[in-house]
Amino acid sequence: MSPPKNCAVCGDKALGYNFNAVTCESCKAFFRRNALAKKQFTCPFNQNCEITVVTRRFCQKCRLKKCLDIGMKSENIMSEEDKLIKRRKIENNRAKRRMMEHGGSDGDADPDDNKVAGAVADSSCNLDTYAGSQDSQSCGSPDSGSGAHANGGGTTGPTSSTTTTTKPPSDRLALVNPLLMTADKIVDEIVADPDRASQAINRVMRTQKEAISAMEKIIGSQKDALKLVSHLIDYPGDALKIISKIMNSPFNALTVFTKFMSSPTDGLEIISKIVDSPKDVVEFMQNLMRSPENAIDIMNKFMNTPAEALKMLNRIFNGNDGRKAEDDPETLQQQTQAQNARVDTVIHTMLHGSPSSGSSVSSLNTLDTAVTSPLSSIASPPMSNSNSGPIDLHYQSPKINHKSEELPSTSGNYPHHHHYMANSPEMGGKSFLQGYGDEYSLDSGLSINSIESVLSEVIRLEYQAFNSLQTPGSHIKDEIYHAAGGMSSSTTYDQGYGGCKTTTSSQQQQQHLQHQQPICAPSSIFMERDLNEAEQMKLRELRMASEALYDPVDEDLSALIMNDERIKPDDARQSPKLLQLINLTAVAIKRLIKMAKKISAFRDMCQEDQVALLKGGCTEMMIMRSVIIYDNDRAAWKVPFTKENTANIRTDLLKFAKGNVYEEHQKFITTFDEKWRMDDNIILIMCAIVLFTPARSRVIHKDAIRLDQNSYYYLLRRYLESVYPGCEAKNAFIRLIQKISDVERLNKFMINVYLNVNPSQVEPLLREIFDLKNH
DNA sequence: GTAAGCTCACTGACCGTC
DNA sequence: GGACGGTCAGTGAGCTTA
Repeated sequence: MSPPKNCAVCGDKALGYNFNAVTCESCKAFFRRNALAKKQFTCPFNQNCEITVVTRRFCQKCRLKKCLDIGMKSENIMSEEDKLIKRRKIENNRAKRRMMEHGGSDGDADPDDNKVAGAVADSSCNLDTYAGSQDSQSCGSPDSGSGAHANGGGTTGPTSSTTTTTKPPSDRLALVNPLLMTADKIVDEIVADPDRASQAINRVMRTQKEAISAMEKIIGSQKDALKLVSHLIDYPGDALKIISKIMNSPFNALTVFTKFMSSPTDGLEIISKIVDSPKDVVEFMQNLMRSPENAIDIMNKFMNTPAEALKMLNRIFNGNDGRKAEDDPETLQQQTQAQNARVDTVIHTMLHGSPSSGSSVSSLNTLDTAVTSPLSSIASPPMSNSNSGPIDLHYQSPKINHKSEELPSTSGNYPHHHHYMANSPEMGGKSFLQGYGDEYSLDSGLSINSIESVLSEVIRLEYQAFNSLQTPGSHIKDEIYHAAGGMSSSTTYDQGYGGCKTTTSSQQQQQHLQHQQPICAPSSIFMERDLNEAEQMKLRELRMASEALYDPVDEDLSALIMNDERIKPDDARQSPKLLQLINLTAVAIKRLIKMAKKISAFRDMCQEDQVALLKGGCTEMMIMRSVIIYDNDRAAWKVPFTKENTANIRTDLLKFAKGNVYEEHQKFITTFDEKWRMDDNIILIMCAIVLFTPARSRVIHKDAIRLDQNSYYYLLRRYLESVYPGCEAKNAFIRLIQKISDVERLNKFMINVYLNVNPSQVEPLLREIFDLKNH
C-alpha cells in the first residue's frame, strides 16, 4: 500500500516517509536542519500557528513543534559521527570506482605514481570490506575482532585471515619492526589507504622513539617527505596524530597544528625548512623533548607570537654554516653539539629575552660566538627572504598549493573540509564512545581515524606529561599543582604548563588544597587504577567549585516544601506553585553559575564563551544535579538551603507543566543507576562535561571548549576505573555518556516549560537565559 | 527619509548514495 | 525504491552607505 501523498506537517505534496513521518521535501529539510540544532525559536504569534504550504515559513517554532507532534523523530537524523563515517564510506567507494575505471590503463605512468597506485591497489581488499560491510572480517580488518591486532602488545602477526590470500600492506608490514623500515615503506604504509592511515601510524610509530625514528627517515628523503606532507594536508587528523606521537605536550601540538592549518603560508614555509634541513629540525625537536618545560613554554610562545617563533626557526636554520658533515662522524658530532647549544640558547632567548648563561648551556659556552652571531645578524628576517635554501616553495606538489589556496588564512573554520577534525560541531557522547575501545592507547588500532580518539590519547598523554614533570621539590610541580587546583588567575594545565608560571594562587588556598584528603589513594604511576595527581586535582577543583551549590537560599521555599497533599495534574489552582518552582530554578542556576566560575578552565574563557556555555548549559547542568538531590522514597528533590539543611520539593509539581515533563523526568531518574546517581564525583564530572559543550550557540572558541570537554570525558573514564573493576567501569562510562544525551533530550522538555510561562512573572535571570520577552 | 547595494541565514528542489 | 545527506539557486531580512 502506497503511503499518503500529503505532507503531515504542511499538506504539501509528499513523496514518502522522512524521519518517521510522511512529509514533503521542504519539511524534511527543515526538520533535518533544525530538530537537533540548539536554536531557540520563538513564535511571533500565539504559539499555535497553523502550518500550511503558505504559512510554513512564517513560524519555525510551530513548524518544528508540528513536525515533532506528527511523529518525526530526531533520533533518525544522523549524528555528526555517523555523517563522518558515511562520508568516508562514500569517499572510499568513489575512490574504488575510480580505480576500477582507470585500473590497468596507466602502464606508462610515472614510476612513483605506479608505486602509490600499487599500494592503493593492495589496499583494495580494505575498500571492498568497507564497500560491503564494515563488520566484515574477510580482510582481517584492524577494526574487527577484540583488539588482538598485531600491534600494541607486540608483533604477534595478523589475525586469522583465511578468506583471502591478499593481505593489506598494513598487515604484511605489521610483522616488520618499524625501526627497520625504510622511509618509503613507512610513507607507503601511511598513505596507501587513507582510511587506515591512523592505524598505520599506530603501527609504525608505536612509541615516541619509533615516531622520531620514522620521521627522521622520512624528512631525510625529500621525495618521501613530500609524499607524506601531501597526505597530511589532505588528512590533517593524521598530522595531528603524528605530532602527538612525537611531542611530549600533545595539547600544544594540537594547538600548533590547528594554527598551522589556519596559516598555510607559514605552514608551507615550515615544511620547506623541514625538507631543506631535516637534521636541524630533528635535533631541534629532540632538544625540545629533552626539556619538556622548555618545549611547553616555547610552544606557548609560538602560539602567542608565531612571527617570533618563525624568526627563531630562521635563526636555527641560518645559524648552520651549511657544511655537510655526513661523511665525517667527528665533525658531525661537533656540529650536533653546536646545534644543540644553538637550539638551547635560542630557546632560552625566546623564553627569557637574552642568551642563557645558566646551566642549560653552561657547558657549551665556548660556542657562544657561533650561537650569538646569527642571532645578532638576523634581526628580523622577512620570511620570503630568509628562506635562502635551495627549496623553492613552488616545488611543492600542485595539490599542496591548491589546498593552501582553499584554506582560510585566519579563521579556524574549514568550510570546505568539514571532515576535518576542527570542524565537527558536535562532540557528543556517541562520537566519544567510538574511541573508547582504544584501551587508552591508539596502538590497539581499534579506533577509526577519529579526532575524538586522537584527543582521548592526547588528553591521556597530557596527564602523563604532567606527572612526568613532577620531581620531588620541583617548583614546576608546585606551580602546576596550584594552578591546576583551580587557583590560577589565567592558566591551567589545560592550556599548557608554561602558563603555570603566572599562577596567583593565594597562600590560604594553597593550604586548603594541601589539607584536602586525596580522592583516591595517591599514585604517580601512570595507568594505575587510582587517579594520578593531576586527575585528582582536576576532580578536587570540581569538588571545591561545587561548594557554591550550597550557598544559602534567599528565596522563600515554604510554599513549595513537601507536604502530604498529592498533586492532581488538572488542578489549575496549583499552577502558581509551578511558577514558584520555575523561579526557584533561578536560585539553582545562580549557584551553578557560581560553581562554573570557580572552574579555572571556565574562568579562563572569554566572556562571550562563558555566557554562551551558561545560557546553553545551565538547565542541563541543573537537570544533572537534580538526579543527586532526588529522593526516590518521597518522590521529591532535597534542595539544600545550606549544606546541612534541605527542603523537600515534590517533583510532581512538574505535572502542572504542559507536555510530558514530569513523565520524562521520572523516566530519566529511574533509568539512572542509583550507585552512579548517588556518586557526587560522577555527577560533578558529568556537569562539567555538559557545561563544556562546544556546540552551544554563539560559542566562539569551539575547539578550545571541546578540549576542555574531552578532558572531563577522560576524567570521568579514569574516575570510573578507579572505583569499579574493568568491565564495570567501561559499562558505566558508556551508560553515563548516554545519560548526557538523555539530559539533552529532557532539557528540551524543560525549556518548553520556561517558554510557556508569562515572562513578566519569572526571574530576570531566567528571562535573560531563555530570551523571554515581556508580553 | 529612502533607495541601492551588500551580506547572511534560511528555504526548497534536486541529486547522489546506501 | 525508500530514506537519508549534500548542494545550490532563490529569497528576504537586516544592515550600511550614498
